[in-house]
Amino acid sequence: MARKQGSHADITGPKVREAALRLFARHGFAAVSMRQIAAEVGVQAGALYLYTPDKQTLLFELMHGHLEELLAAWQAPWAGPLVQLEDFARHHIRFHLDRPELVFIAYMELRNLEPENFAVIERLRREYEDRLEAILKAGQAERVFDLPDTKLATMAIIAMLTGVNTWYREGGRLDRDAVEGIYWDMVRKAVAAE
Amino acid sequence: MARKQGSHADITGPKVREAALRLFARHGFAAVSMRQIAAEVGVQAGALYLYTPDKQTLLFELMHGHLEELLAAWQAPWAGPLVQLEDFARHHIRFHLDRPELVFIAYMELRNLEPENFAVIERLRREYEDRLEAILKAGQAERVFDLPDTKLATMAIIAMLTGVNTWYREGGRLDRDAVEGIYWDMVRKAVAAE
DNA sequence: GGTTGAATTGAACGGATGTTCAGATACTGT
DNA sequence: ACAGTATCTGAACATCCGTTCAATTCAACC
Repeated sequence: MARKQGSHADITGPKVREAALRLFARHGFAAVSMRQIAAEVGVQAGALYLYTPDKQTLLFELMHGHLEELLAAWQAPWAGPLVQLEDFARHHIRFHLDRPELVFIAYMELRNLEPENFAVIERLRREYEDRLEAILKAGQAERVFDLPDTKLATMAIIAMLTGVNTWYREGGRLDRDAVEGIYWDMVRKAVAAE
Repeated sequence: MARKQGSHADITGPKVREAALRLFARHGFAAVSMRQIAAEVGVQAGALYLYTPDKQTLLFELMHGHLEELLAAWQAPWAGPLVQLEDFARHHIRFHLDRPELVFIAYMELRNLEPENFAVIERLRREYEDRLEAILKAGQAERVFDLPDTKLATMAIIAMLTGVNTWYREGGRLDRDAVEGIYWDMVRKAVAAE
């Protein structure tokens, strides 16, 4: 036996990435075997190697693609720091709620990256943080914000916003817009000049 | 060969838990083998089973002990909500910075718990969240705080405070007291009645 | 309709996995 | 000095791991 009916690289390729995404998010990279991924795709383990050189690359490309998209999806609007911050906060929540599995993997599986892959991911994450800090610094300079430390505020805000993913469930008590609004309210107050 | 010189359960037992803690935190539960833990202890893999019935229990007991200690280590001072919240926030940061490995494991390895173990851990974590929410509700009732949603504020504050662990390094730009103060400042403003 | 190349199988590789256990040794109390 | 027991080894169990590759079959094009 060999090639299967209806087989196409255009179809199997994405299927492999989707299966890996789902399984890595649910059970963790180390706990998922290539055979499990293959079973999810409906193929034997050997066939996966037509679509990825190895398991590590499968993980790296998921994370890398996610961060590239995150960076491509937002740039600061031409406006004051307060409006920029609101745009950032709302966009962050929306973007992250739309891809819970990728977000989960990008946070949890860092230690399973080989050093050179880790460095690449870290650089991209740092780039994203720098964007927020730039807003905070600008607001600080204009006395729109009052922050003892912009770097800590950056980390605090990102942790707070990303935390939504840990509890938000579709169809719950609040919809996305409501959550967005409530979180933005807390961020606004936390950075406000009193 | 068999029993080793200087061997004692009182010594080896804790060593096993410490090795598991360190390795699980560094590489993840699924990526660590019993043989690696044994090597760290300086013993053969079989000997580990004198100290734990299996690998899963080793993980569960680390997490369970951590959460029990977290709950035992703090209770609300007899004071108003603002003082209670400050005490909570500062204690949270201190307690978590003191045990980065346990915190890391307790957050990252939830999905590697078997269902009944997971339920136990979830209940304890929920208990901790409820304590914070009780403070926020009291402050809301007294109009000391102004929050659109106490549940969301609870999650936001915990995520923000726990986030310190992801970036704080001993000997860095700021010491613990400074970090505590800066984070408390942001929390205070975020929940304040305007 | 036959040829060519893409897609896949299934077996195989060496090695690692969690766990068990009989046997051997070192410590403890007498 | 000896007995008894706590502690540990080392081998074994069945099973899984990531990865490679020759052989095979299907799909696409002429």
